[in-house]
Amino acid sequence: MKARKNKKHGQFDVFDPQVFLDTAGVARNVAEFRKGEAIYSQGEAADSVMYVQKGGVKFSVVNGSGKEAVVAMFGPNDFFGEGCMAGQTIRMGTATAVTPTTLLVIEKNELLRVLHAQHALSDHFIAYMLARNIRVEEDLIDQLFNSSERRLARTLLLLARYGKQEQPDRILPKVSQETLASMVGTTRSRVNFFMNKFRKLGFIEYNGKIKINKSLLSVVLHE
Amino acid sequence: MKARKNKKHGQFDVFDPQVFLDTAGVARNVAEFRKGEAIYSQGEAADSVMYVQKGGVKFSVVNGSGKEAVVAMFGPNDFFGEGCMAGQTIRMGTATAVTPTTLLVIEKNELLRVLHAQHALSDHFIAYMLARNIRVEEDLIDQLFNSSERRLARTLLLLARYGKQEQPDRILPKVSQETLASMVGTTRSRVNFFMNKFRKLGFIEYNGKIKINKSLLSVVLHE
DNA sequence: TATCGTCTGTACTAAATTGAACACTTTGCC
DNA sequence: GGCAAAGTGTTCAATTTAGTACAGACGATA
Repeated sequence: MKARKNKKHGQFDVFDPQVFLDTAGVARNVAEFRKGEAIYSQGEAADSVMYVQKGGVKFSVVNGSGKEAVVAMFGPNDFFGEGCMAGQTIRMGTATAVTPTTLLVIEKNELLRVLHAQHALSDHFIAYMLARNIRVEEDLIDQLFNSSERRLARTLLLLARYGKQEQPDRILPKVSQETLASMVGTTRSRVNFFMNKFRKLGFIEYNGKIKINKSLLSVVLHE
Repeated sequence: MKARKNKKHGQFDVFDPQVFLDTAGVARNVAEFRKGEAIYSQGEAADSVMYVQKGGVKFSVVNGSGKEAVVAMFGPNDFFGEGCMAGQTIRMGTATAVTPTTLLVIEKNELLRVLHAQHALSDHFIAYMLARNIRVEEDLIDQLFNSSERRLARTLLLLARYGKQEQPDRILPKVSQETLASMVGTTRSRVNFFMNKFRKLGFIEYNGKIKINKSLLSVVLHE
């Protein structure tokens, strides 16, 4: 069995999917989704937790007025839908595959059981929850402090995580301005305005694919 | 030992402080703080997790421009400062006692060790992290969807948790408009404007102590 | 090729918000 | 009491944002 904690840093390991996959006794169903396909919908019964093996998922919420907000995006090695573990009986939002996606679907009760039996998995799950907490809190801080211009810049930088990872000029997955608006928490016309501004300033390029210059765009966050 | 999961709901127990306190072998330091006293400050080394026994704590972040945002408030049975468990080596914000407060200070490595030895504690910690995630995500959704007027109404309703709990008319802990502004993510002049509006409409009363009418104020959130 | 649906560029008005100023009130403290 | 600090009520111009509208570009498909 792998070490349960990282001796060097004295913290939980970064989650290693292999540890999870190799854990004996986890009844797991692999599910595949096409691009744009719904994984689950807001209001449905919630009794399973998802683990992303491949692909990308957006998690969005619709309010009473029909407005949509994208609250989070998930990629490989992320858990989502774990609210049911804390007693949520229905899904609080809708999860949609943004690219062809492979998920592990784990029954709530199954996960409860395995978390007790498998220390390594338990550690990894805790580590994941801690990391996610930090991330969501950062998103909240971003909203509290920053203008929509800055929030858009930050969203673009974070989205780069799902695109080609190599160069300083990163390519983003295909996202419409409408979707960007719902991630940033503003309107499409604002997004369009700033996208063109960023382009004029040379921070981004786009025709169909969005390409960002990481270091230039970062300037927006710190000025 | 207490059951590790709630048989009725099939979910983690709501955290029971006694289970935690009675857990053998947790080296714990009890620390007391006066109202207004700093518990830790943004940028300090982070190597312990706090558990609130009594009192109230605000967690705030200061950005480059010196603007402050209150990101979260904690009360009895809450953990905070757990970012260090996920590898954060410094505090990302400042924790301040808002009332006389008693904390359990738990060394990071100690908590790591005990989480492995004590299933019940591990469960409770996971349950807490799940619940907190939900809460922060709700705050984020609130920011994405709602106007500052609604966010103020929601903040007042949530603050009622820390005041006298009985009547439909709840009394809030003493909070300045300045602090409210940094919780809501707006300016004091806006807060003042809406506080007076709410008062004229009979949703709240205040001279020094703020008293809210829960059901009337809720209307703001749903109209 | 024609047509539909989606996405983008752009413009404009109304509304919300910021940021700063200033006088007044309350509170704690010497 | 009297002072200083903190908090509140109010105003106002400048800025940012929402919301809507419309025309053109693009892609998929019949």
